Amino acid sequence: MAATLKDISRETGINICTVSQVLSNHPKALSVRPEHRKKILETAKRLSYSKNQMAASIAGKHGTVLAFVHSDMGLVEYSGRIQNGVIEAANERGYTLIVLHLEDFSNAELYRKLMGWRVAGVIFHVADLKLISGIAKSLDREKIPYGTVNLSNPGGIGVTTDDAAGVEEAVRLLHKNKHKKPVYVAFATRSKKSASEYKLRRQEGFIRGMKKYYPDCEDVEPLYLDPKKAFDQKYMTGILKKLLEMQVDGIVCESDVPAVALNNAAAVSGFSVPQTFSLIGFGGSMLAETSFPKITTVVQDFEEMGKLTANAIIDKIGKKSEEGFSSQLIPVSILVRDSLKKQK
Amino acid sequence: MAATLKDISRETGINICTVSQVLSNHPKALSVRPEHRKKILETAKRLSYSKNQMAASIAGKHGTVLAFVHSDMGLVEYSGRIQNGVIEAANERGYTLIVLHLEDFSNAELYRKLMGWRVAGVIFHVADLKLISGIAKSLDREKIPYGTVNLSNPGGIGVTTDDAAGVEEAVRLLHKNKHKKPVYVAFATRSKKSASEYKLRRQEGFIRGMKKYYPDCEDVEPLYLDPKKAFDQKYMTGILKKLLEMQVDGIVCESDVPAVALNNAAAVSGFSVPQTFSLIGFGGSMLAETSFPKITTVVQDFEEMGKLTANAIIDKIGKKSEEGFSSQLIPVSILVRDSLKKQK
DNA sequence: CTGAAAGCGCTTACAG
DNA sequence: CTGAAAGCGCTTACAG
Repeated sequence: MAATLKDISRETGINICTVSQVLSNHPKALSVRPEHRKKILETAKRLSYSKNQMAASIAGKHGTVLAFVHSDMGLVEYSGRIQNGVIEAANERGYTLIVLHLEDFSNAELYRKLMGWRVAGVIFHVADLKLISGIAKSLDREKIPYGTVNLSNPGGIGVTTDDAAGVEEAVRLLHKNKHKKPVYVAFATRSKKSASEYKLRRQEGFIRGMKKYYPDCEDVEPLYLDPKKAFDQKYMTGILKKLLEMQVDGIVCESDVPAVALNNAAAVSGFSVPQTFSLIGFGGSMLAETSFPKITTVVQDFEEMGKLTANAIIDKIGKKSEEGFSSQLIPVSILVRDSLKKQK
Repeated sequence: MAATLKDISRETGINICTVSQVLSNHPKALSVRPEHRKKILETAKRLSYSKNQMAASIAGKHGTVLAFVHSDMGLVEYSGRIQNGVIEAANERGYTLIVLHLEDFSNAELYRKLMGWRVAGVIFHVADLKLISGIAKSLDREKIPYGTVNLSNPGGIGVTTDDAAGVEEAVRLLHKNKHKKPVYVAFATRSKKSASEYKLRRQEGFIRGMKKYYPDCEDVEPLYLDPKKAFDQKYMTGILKKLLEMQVDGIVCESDVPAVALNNAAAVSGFSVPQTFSLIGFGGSMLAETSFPKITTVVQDFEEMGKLTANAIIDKIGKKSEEGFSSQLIPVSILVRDSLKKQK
């Protein structure tokens, strides 16, 4: 059985309160007799004492668990990297992370789970604020700080990358390298309304870039791909044909997945990237790195996103005030690789 | 503030023990007066009561937290999928998962963290048993069940996929489709000793397959790739040349990453897969799916691996006996795609 | 500088 | 069928 404060108190003959204070680095412990302090520390080590975090939370009335709630979406690679950042930050600051799948619970169950662990804060990684509006209201009521990662959260903590700037920069790159006709390729969604926020952000970036660098080009509408058919040869050959008829020579993609799909389609049809057209993806995924040719992509720092969100939430714990942090945009950078045709 | 048992007891006028029993579905609660039970349940709902798991753990002397300890390795995609399986199983059986990075802690710190939460069990996702031997000994001493996922654990819980059978089946497929000269491609490691277990398993499968289907072929040595240069064109062109000199017409790869690398190398050099040679990867990753041509790969059910491991550990919790579960091999299947040349 | 006491929210024998 | 009591391992005023 694991050693307890009581054990240490008995072994050392020092009162349990003093032991508790020393072992918790309580400010009061500063005035504990040095020989006592030493004895306590030694005994704790010898018995390999580890404080029961749950007892400490109950008695101390403040928890040290953070919850990471995520739902199935996007590439597992991205969610994994975000979570890694969150874990790192949590750990550095003495918190422990529990991980929950949004899909596994009803709203009420999730809330109960969260409260059951008396979580100090919650990091949500979901596609849409609507998915968490119910739970968010409850958390607000209980004054439990929460935030969204890779999704903005007006009035609260929401950390995203500056996707619009990334896509704008992609357009700039095409312009700088003398491309005549850029087009934006995105996955279709059922309706404009159901498009994820990041899709909107990125498309907006394209429009901004076009206004700036291609003011004469009136057609900035995205070309939409059926996400189900992105790796269907016949379908993609048709798409490619359309693109070439439009005399497109530079393609900016909403994410790396359509970029890879277009790259493959070009290979199938005997075209070559970047000779036929340049290709720029978004995300900095493995996919873009292992394609041939290697795909130029807008790199997002997912780990950093996770860290910033977790840290912002931890900063807020225990503070009454609302200010200090609102939403945050992390800069992105373009990793230029072979799929961009360079010209001067 | 969250409602407590005391609150419900006060509101209903029923003793706190009865309330506790009813709300915990204790067998004793079966004999509680129906109207009392109803009143308790209603009040709990009205106050949106959620039991404080930490208090319950302390008082009840059995924890409900499971730890998933993983270290950086392989594709994030794989770890993520394994973790998803673990979470699903944990959740189904009423456990909560905390996630820890092996790298973030010294052995002593990790142990203290685990004990601090009085974990009921631990799932390790690491490359080598050596990495956890110290901590494993401590867990054994405390009778805390643990297991490894995607790594065998002689004498304990260890769930892996049947990689050898998968590779053997790949060789069978090549044979069935009239390939003359198969070769096995793997990433080099510093030494044979430092090779991860799964590498050994897969290589063994290749040798088995060759003995069975190509008994006349004496050369079954793997061709080793420098993992750092797998996407370096010049290097890979050299590798390809070597392969073609050997008259290779079927390549089985240790994982999807070298498979994609070879696929790209072929494209660079103007060869075509599967005309020049067939290519079979391992892992069933996104990478294999989004390549052109789509790569045939041995599919592993990572979610299932995570689930089985977690369930085996949960089964063991609270039981003294050691039997019931040792190691387990999950079958794999081959997903035949375009990179395999078919002949009859 | 240190100790005795109360309390956090729960569960588990035990007595009626 | 139900209640009074003790206890889990800790922390936090409070009194000396």
